[in-house]
Amino acid sequence: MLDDRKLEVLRAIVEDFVSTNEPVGSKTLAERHGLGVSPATVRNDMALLEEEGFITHPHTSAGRIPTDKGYRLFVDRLSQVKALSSAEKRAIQSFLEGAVDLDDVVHRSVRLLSQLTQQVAVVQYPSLSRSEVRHLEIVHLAPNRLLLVLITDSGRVEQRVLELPGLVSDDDVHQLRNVFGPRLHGRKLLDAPKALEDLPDAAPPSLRPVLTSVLSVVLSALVEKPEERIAIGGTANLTRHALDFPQTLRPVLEALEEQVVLLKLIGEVNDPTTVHVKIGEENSVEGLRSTSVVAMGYGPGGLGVLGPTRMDYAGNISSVRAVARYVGDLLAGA
Amino acid sequence: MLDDRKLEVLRAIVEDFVSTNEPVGSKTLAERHGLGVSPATVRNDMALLEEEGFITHPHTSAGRIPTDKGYRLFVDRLSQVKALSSAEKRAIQSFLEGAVDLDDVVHRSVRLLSQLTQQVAVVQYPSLSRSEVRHLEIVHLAPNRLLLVLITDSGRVEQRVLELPGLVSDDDVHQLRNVFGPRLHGRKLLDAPKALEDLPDAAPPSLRPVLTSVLSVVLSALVEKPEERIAIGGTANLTRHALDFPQTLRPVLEALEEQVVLLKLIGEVNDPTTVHVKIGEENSVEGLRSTSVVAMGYGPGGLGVLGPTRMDYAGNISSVRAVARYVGDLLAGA
DNA sequence: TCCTGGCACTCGTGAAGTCAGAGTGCCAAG
DNA sequence: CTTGGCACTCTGACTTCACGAGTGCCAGGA
Repeated sequence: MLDDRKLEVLRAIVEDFVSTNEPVGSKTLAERHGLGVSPATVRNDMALLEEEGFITHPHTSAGRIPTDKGYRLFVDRLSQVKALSSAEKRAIQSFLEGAVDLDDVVHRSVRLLSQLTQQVAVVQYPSLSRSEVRHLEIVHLAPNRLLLVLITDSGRVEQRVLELPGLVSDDDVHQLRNVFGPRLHGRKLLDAPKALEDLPDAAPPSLRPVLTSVLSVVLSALVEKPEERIAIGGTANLTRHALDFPQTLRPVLEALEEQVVLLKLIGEVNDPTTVHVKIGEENSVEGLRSTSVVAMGYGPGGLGVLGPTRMDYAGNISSVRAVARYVGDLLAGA
Repeated sequence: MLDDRKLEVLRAIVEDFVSTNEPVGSKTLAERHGLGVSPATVRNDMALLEEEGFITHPHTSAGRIPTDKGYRLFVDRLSQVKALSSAEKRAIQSFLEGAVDLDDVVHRSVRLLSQLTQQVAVVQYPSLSRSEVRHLEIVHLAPNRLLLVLITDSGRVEQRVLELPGLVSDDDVHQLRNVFGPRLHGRKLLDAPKALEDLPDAAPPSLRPVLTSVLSVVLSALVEKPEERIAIGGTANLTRHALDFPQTLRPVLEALEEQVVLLKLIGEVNDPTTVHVKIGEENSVEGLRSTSVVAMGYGPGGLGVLGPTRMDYAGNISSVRAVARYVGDLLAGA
């Protein structure tokens, strides 16, 4: 049904349309790409591709443009991922290696991605729950107030202030450190509940009340509803593609302000082995129906770019992959 | 030179233009506002106002619009600040009071401001250097590695990891806490250098090497170049006023991505007693020449809104003032 | 001295009409 | 299955035109 030439025609349409932003007609297509067939033949193929829903034309006498379904096919079967030049690789590496701490890594990644792809870049901070505990410090702020400081292997530091119902002594705090520390060290926070479940029973009775308070905070705040953070950049690039958005940028900008939405886009892609692409309508978020997302996990978090469906998928996929890998390596090595 | 009626005409022009976004002509102006004079008279006044540079017309047969200079006069002398209704005040207060921690306060403020004003809102986190130290904790992560955790009275928690050239013992760390703690507690970080300058001399000789390392980190990272943070929101509102921007939103969005630029806009307004307004060309930042900024300090930081010069200054000023006051109170009381 | 009505003039806006070009679909022939 | 030919469609750019809002100026009146 879809023989090789038809696929080739689809690829040509996508590539031309992406680079020129103009509906592509049979004639220009036939001559620009060396298809070796006449425009009339291309027209027949186009008619079939349209019947199958891979392309449309905005109006009768205009060229064809890909549909979401067409882009999907292109991404899945037609685009060959561009390898980055070694110069590019080196540039990425050296740019990221200059980072001094986690915040810096994240910000540099955002900047890098948005510059490489000319799109909006989104980078999730390493998720707490998927990171390992390197250190849990309990600071005795006041007789009834503790500060928990959690440091993970990905360099993220998180703190919570904890108000206790009763008073605790320095000695209690010291003991708390001793019971929590060894059980959490080197563990993923996801596994913390299991590691801590027998704690109240094992601890000396005098310590139990305060211990259960601390335990519940650790579990609820750090494990069950950990605060996920996200950095975003390159929104100005949206104006670059303003023509690609049906009405205005408004709904897109609004969606980008919703952390939750972004997390959904980026955070659910945990898989650090392949790049995931969501195209237009595939996107569940209202307001991002005219955008595509290219995302990948880097280990304890995810990152990606967002832009109009008319984007350079091949290029963006390879950029996202490259950055994700470097970031993953960087954080794993730190 | 500018008698009362001419000022009244200017006010009318500004108000009409702000609300309708259409150049205002002599006739509609004369009848809509009860000026009690004929359109011809208004025309004469307009001619004079134009000669003085307060208004222009885009082309010969169009009405007048205010210039930056006109807005400036309007803001300085003509706009009477709207008092917020008590319902609005209550709404602001209850919205902000629901915040659970500093991050929440800042995010809620941004959201509140952008919704109240329909503009882009910017809120600076309480500046470290202008906050008081509530607690400085030194955590012994590893033999040659310390974690400094600083907690301020405005609820901000900042941490730095510190690699030492040599090894330190638990006991050393304990002593460090004792020398730093009392000297910093209740002090503003700005004053820290003075409070700490005699420290190396006063300390026991064995502690000096590590103490000077810690000291230099405290001074450089927390005092000299403290990491200022900023939250921003409501960028989608820019599209609401897209017509007001000469070409595209691009330069504005680009400027908004530069933390440094925003800090310059918001951070330099420390004065928590009055609202500062920068109009169009007054703005030093290239790319924000077509925008106005309404900002105010709230104590240890600043906040404000940014929008097209054609904005409701009176309304925005009162919103910014109200939010700044509530935030200031909230953080001072916390 | 200042206000007012009148009047000619300017100029942008929007409607309507025209036209060329790109592109299509279909058909019959190779 | 491919190809050239041909009639058809539709957009976008361009022009023209009339309208009307708005101005500037002037001369007369308070």
